[in-house]
Amino acid sequence: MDQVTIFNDYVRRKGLKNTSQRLTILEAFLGSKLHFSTEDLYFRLRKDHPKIGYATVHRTLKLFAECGIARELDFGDGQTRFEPLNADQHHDHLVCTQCGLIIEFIEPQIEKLQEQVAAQYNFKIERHRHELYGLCSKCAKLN
Amino acid sequence: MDQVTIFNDYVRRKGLKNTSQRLTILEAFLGSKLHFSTEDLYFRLRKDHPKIGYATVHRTLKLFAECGIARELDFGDGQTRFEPLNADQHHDHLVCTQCGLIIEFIEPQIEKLQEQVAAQYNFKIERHRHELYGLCSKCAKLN
DNA sequence: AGCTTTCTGATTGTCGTTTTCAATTTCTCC
DNA sequence: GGAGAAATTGAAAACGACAATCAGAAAGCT
Repeated sequence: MDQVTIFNDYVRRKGLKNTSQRLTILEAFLGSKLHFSTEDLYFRLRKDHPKIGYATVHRTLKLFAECGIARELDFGDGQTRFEPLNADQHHDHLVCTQCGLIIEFIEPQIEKLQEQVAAQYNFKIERHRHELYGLCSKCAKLN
Repeated sequence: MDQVTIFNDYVRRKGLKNTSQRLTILEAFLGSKLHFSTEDLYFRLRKDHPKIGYATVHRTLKLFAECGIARELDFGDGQTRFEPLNADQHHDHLVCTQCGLIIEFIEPQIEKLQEQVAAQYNFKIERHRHELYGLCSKCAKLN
């Protein structure tokens, strides 16, 4: 099931409405580079859709996160970022503290070990956050 | 080398000054339960030291983090928390999204796998964040 | 179409954090 | 022991991202 369908189902199920703004934002969102902030998307939309307000972009992105087609990311820089979420395997992030580069990584063994840790404490994992901060290869060379 | 020494060395090296406030805050910090916010510590200090301001507590905690005797924690609830950091083995956290319980866990294998992931990308890890959010055993039962 | 409900967008409010700045304290060097 | 330079303090104000507000607009059921 693709992301548009998921969103439409969610809207219907919750008794929400389909608006042109939501459609516009959804398209921009899906065609988006990863890891953008509300502000990023707002300014990008502004070119072609100057009437769409910041609050609407913000609320719509929250809606995407709610229905599961977006993930909220917090890299500790005071800005919430979003990324489109598909059914692919779960990934986490490497974040370069110098140039801001973000690399995605997949490591199923870590996921498995997490489960084991949680089981030790009878803890039921809902979600997790795993980020490695440091220098990417380029920035490491320059130092 | 203990935390007081580390702090004193840092102060000397940076040309900072030793003030009674910093000493007071350092003592309270070291004798503190884990995972407290600036506000927590500020109100605790207030009883015996009503003259110490919020800004000073805040700046001093940042200073502790800078010199390595504290770690800043962000569990995504809008409050920065701090914990004393000693030379013990590195730990990460399980966070109950219902009751707020925080459990520390140590898993050297995860740490090792992280290193391997970073190596794949020629990435130099400075620090990382790894948190598992969900329900603790108590809250899981109640649901 | 009519009517109810939701949505929009400009603005304002919120809240933790950070900065400001004048007064105070520390610490080095006579 | 001070005198002077530099750092620190604390109250208050500024900041910034996010969230709430509200009147007017739009959606969509009947």
